[in-house]
Amino acid sequence: MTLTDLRYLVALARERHFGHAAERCNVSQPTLSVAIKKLEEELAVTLFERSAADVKITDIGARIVAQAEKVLLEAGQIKEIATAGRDPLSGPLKLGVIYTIGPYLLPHLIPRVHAAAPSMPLLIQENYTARLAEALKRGDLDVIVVALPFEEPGIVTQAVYDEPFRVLLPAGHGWESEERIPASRLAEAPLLLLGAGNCFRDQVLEACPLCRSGEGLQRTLEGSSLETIRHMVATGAGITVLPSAAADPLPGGNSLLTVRPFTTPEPFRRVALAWRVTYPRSGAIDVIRAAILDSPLQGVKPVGRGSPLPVG
Amino acid sequence: MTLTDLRYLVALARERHFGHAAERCNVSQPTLSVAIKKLEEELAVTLFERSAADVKITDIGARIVAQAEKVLLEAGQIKEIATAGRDPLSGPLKLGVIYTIGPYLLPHLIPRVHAAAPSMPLLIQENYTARLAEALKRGDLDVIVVALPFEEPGIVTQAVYDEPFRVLLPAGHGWESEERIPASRLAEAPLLLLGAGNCFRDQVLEACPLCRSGEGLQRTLEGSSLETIRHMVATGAGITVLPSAAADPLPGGNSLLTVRPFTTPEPFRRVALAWRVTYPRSGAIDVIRAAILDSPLQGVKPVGRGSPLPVG
DNA sequence: CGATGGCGATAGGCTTTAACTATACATGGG
DNA sequence: CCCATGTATAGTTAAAGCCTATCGCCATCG
Repeated sequence: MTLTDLRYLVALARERHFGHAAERCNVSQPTLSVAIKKLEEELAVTLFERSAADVKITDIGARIVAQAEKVLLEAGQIKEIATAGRDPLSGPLKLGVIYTIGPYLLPHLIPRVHAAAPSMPLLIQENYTARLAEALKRGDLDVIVVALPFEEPGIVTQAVYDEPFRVLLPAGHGWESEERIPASRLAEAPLLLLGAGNCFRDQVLEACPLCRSGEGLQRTLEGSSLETIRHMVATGAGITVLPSAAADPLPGGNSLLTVRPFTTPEPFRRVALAWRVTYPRSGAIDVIRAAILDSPLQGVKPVGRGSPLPVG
Repeated sequence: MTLTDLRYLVALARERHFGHAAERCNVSQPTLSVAIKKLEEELAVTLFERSAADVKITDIGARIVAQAEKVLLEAGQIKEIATAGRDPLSGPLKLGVIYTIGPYLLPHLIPRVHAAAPSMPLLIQENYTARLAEALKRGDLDVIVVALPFEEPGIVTQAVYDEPFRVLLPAGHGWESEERIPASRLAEAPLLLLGAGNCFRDQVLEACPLCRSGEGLQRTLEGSSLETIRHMVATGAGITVLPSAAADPLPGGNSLLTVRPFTTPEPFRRVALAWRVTYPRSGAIDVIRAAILDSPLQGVKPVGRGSPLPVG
């Protein structure tokens, strides 16, 4: 029993004439004749009473035809679903973002994605890089926004932008007079850091080798966030380093904080999109990338696909 | 897209492993692999993300699998329906009976058929032979009970029983003294007859050539029934001829009527079943025949299939 | 009553396809 | 860097699906 057989069956039930039904199915009369006969043998029931005068459907045949119509209808739905789902911009996209990007990117990203792809709702998760990577590989996420380097088997990445780091000082801090701060001086101050698991923490420590070797005055705030640290800096608990998108918007009406760039070469992070090589909705990823680049993230510099990652 | 493809699809969605899914479908891994690939091409969507690690279903794939399961379920119903309907004794049987048999046969027939085939309800229509024949050919009826001769293209008949005719006299009628009445004498009395269309009327006239030639005193009662005529005989309006099944049960407590057989050769009618040659539920017909023969119809003689129809 | 025409069944042959085995290729892990 | 695992591809064979041609049945009509 095939779907073709069922199509022949309902055609014959409608036409009550082998020739006409065959024509409607674009096959020859013997084809339809044989198919119906085989179907009757397979089901071991007589579906039609044939006579010279006309073709009558049996009671059991009528019931089976009704069911066959249901099957064909449902089968047709498959094509419908496929057609509707063919658009990569249709259907929800599961997006992961690291904690140190989410709060600054998402408010801009979400409306832009919605404008570009109205039928692609975003299901967003913020988490550590490692957790996002797991979820991505499991299939719980489709695309993630992380900082490079990010290497995982089966995962491809695409750099989107470089984001310089800034020094955040409490107002009135001694370094306020400096136009730019050398990264090496971070070891001199009480540096407030995010907890382990945040890649941004590692990148800050990488920018300041002395801090990393434990010679600095840094203090780790487990389970905290950049926003919390910012408030702590404002109260004079220490200084910190923020990515530009988090730091640059600040001084606006906030007289308790001062932002200073680093001296060149500025430490920075390269932010990238990552997805499974096998992920089929590349169009959706393009939309995400475009929306990120369209977002007003202060201080960031777009990165072409070919740009090499300079030594951090 | 075939039902087989959908089975492969569902199996793969369950197993998330081409090899295992193929095994479950009793086919080789390449077979399933190719089938899925073709399905994806046909639908122009990616249903699964394949990687060395594992097989992940896409969102659109999951929706299509759900629909495919629905299709397979409905398709399975077809086999169920066929299996359930394979029994010829299952499902209603549309039975037609001529007016001059119905009232005497049906009260016996119905319970017997119900006992023999509880899941074969009878849908009964009483009518003239011509109307029954039409309905039978149209397919509105499946089997009819008529009197022979009955010849229609595409229709086969099977004699069931012979039923002799009786003379019905009002009590006190002069012929009461006679043991048996010769058919020729019917022309001497006011003979009450059914209207045209009733085959029984014709058969009575055939038994009495003088009546037929219009030399008798017969009176036709259009739109009437044997029961009505019987009451009229009781009131002394005339005499009539009844089939034995209608006549023989009468004298019991009815002192107003007298029944007399004819002299040999007794006029009689041969009652038969008729159905379309193409009608597939021969088992149902056998049940009807058996139930008729089991019914206590007074005076009737069962007829073997081979019995020739004697000249009426 | 035999000829005719419509219609479904059957036969024979061709093309497509669905299946198998064997093997190549890709990937993550030791 | 090679191996184990798992999927894709190639090549072959058997079956299926379809077509054309034709048969056989029945009903109608001259």
